[in-house]
Amino acid sequence: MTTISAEPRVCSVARTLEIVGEKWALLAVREVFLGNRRFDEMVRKTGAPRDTMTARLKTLVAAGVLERRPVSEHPPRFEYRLTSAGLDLYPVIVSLMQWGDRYLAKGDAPPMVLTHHCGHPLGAVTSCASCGEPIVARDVRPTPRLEHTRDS
Amino acid sequence: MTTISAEPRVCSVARTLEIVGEKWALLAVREVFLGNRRFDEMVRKTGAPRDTMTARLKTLVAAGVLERRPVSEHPPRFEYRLTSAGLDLYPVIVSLMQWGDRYLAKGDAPPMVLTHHCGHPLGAVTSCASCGEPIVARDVRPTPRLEHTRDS
DNA sequence: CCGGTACGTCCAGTATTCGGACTTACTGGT
DNA sequence: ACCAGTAAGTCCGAATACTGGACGTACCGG
Repeated sequence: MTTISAEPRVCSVARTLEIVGEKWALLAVREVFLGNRRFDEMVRKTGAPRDTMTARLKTLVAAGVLERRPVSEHPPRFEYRLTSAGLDLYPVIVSLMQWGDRYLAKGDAPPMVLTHHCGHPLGAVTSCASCGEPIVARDVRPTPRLEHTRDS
Repeated sequence: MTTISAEPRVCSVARTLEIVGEKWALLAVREVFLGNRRFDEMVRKTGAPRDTMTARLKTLVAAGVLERRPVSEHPPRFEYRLTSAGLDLYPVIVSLMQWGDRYLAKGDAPPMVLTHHCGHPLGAVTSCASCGEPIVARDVRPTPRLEHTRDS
């Protein structure tokens, strides 16, 4: 019996990116977080081609990140709302934004500030749920599971 | 004088995705976090086409996320290391992984467990730097800045 | 009836990605 | 000397994805 490690690595990062890693997907999600739930609004605010936005929304709905619901029958109008899975993508959006604020601010201040209900501008810290310490890459060790076993 | 809001929204999320949002980019970064700094290793472990990996590494180096450094002159060999900007992408990777573990685990346990130096498996919490509370989307309000002003 | 809005679809052109073969430069074994 | 193997890419043609713009349909308000 031989233990082999799957060669394109089996990994939750990869699986997640299959859904939200396509172009415009996370920007669509960002817009919904900002309260813009309508197709045209997302197209305008993201700059995505209408075609591509259609495709992205479809996969996001299929993946259970967004829900497409009618808001009016008679002019047929829809809105896209975050499911609970979608809401849980917030840390992803926030950490991308944080990184951009830090490293991509072109001289000036960040283009958008989020205000937390505590009254302060939002600064996000990612920390360990067990010990509460902020997470730093060097404090973490991967423990891959044995993906497959095979008789030889 | 009229205040206009930039139509494709100016946003750090968008800017960050321009760098790390292309296919395979974050998986390359993931590999480096896991300690695989060499080209062939990244190709194998991610499953990316060699061609694409070459292109990605080039943009990541150009963006200051990775640094390409020779490790041997005489068989010419290189490795890619995270810069400090690159290291700060860890929260992005971790939050993507966390989401995948939660919503994409196909019946079984997550394919890889990270162990924090406190001894526990890593569970990441994203919280507000000011008040320490875990961040929930509904507790945050966007305060867009006025991007441009224009005379009329 | 006319203009405008919302939510798409359709199309043709361009850009990216894909997988596989190939190149260059070594090392190590026999 | 010869052969196999590894590392880091490059090159190619085929497949796929993205792009911008025009178009369609359904409705509303004046």
